[in-house]
Amino acid sequence: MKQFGLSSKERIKSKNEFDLVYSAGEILFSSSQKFKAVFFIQRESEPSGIKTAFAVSRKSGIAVWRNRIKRLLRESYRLNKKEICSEAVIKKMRVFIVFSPNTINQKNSRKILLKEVMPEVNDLMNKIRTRL
RNA sequence: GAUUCGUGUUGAGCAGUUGUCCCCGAUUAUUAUCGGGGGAGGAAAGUCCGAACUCCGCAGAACGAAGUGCCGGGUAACUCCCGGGGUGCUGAUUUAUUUGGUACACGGAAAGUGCCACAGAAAAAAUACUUCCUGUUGAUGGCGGGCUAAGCCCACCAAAGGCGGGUAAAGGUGAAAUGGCAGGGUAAGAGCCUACCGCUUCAAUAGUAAUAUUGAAGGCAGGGCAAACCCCACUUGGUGCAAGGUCAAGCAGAAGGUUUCCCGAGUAUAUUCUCGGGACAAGGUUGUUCGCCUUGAACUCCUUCGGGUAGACCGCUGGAUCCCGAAAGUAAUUUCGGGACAAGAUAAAUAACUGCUGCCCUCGACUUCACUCGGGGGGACAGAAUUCGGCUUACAGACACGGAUCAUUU
RNA sequence: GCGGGAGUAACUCAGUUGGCUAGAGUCACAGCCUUCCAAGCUGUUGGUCGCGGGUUCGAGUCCCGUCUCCCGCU
Repeated sequence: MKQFGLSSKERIKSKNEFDLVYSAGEILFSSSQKFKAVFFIQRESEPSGIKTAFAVSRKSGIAVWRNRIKRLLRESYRLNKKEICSEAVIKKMRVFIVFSPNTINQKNSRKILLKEVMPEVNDLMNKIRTRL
């Protein structure tokens, strides 16, 4: 497995898994309330690992803006996923995480940069690690 | 050279690191790794039109509904494009004229129905009303005469009003008023007559046509609204890739509905079996009806309720395709020749970051400006989802062409 | 992706076949009533009829374009 990669096997793609996360999962907010993460932990299961997805509501902006938010969220997770992945494998759990923007939308921040998104995502990942 | 408008083209480049979707190849052997190649737009947007393609329906006809609407051409087709005509607005110029720009849903109001508030005599029927002119009557008034004065009588003049006739010119209100203006004419007036302008009809000429020009005739027929109903001509069946098809996996079925009858033939026989015809019934018929089709019985048809799956593949990208050149045509466009292959995802890839160059803005330094150096900031609108042709809307900057205005030089 | 619907006062809605100054209730403000408050009564304020064009003498209404919001279809 690549150190900084994010292949299709590490992403949530089926409708069943999404239903599981949204019906049984918990919600966490970042410190500035701009982003949120919905996650669900399955203990003592094989194969272990983490699967993620990045969801943006249609109401928060136009297609170009929504695509950029998803790319920045994915980039932030991809570059920092190493520690949380290894911890999940050691504890033998399957973890599903969905990252989404919460209060942020196209009207209040038309331009957004990676250095604004990265600390927020790190904050969310650290909060999830304490729950493992 | 500057500003502004219109049309067209374009929509920063190079390098590095990390990542992702598709295809090809190799290794490995069912899980990956490595290498190579490709990976958003002029609007991909809005979904406003038109098609391809799909399934459903379909012998056909009538009715309905929707759309389009000057003429000709282009196109697979069009609420599109090109060319021409007409009307309105506007500019230039001139003796007359001629011409540029721009907008137009631009068939029909002497087939019918409806509406036209307020104001106004009247809003579509042309008549009534007022006024005007005139005949008659004449309250009353004036002047004159007669009888002695008051008063009465006679004649004449003026005249409110009444009754009858003529006329539709005038009525100033309105968005819109029954051809306009001038002259004649008349009791007053009137296309009643005449000239000019406008209108209608017919003919000739030019043009494929819309239409234009010229001539003759008619003395004028008639308001507006059809983006009100409508009439005329033309076009259109419905459905949209979440269409539709194949495979895999998976569960559980239940209730209800329906009419048969008659005639003929076949075989030894026929209420019973088979075939054909007719009647009747039920169902289907994707706008409605006629008609058409299926069935005459049920594990199989129809209706209602309930249960399961939501994975893979095809459709899927080579096409009314794009580029270059030549020819035809005023043009839209077409034909011929040569060349190219250019995303195909599905919780949805096409990216993120850094550096340099180039463009624009701003601040600072020698400092009056320019040049130069350094710091900071900006770089639009916007993201394929079956595919094409248009339309509409959004858009920083750059380039080319054309028009207008201003300044300078020759 | 495809197909439908809506937009009128701060809020909830009317507005007929195009016609006179676009109405009703709630809210707000002022006055009356009450010792005071509430309730009640009277009056007032508040509108780019989402936006831009067109047809018409005249448009909230008819037509075209556009913006925003809502709903349905596996």
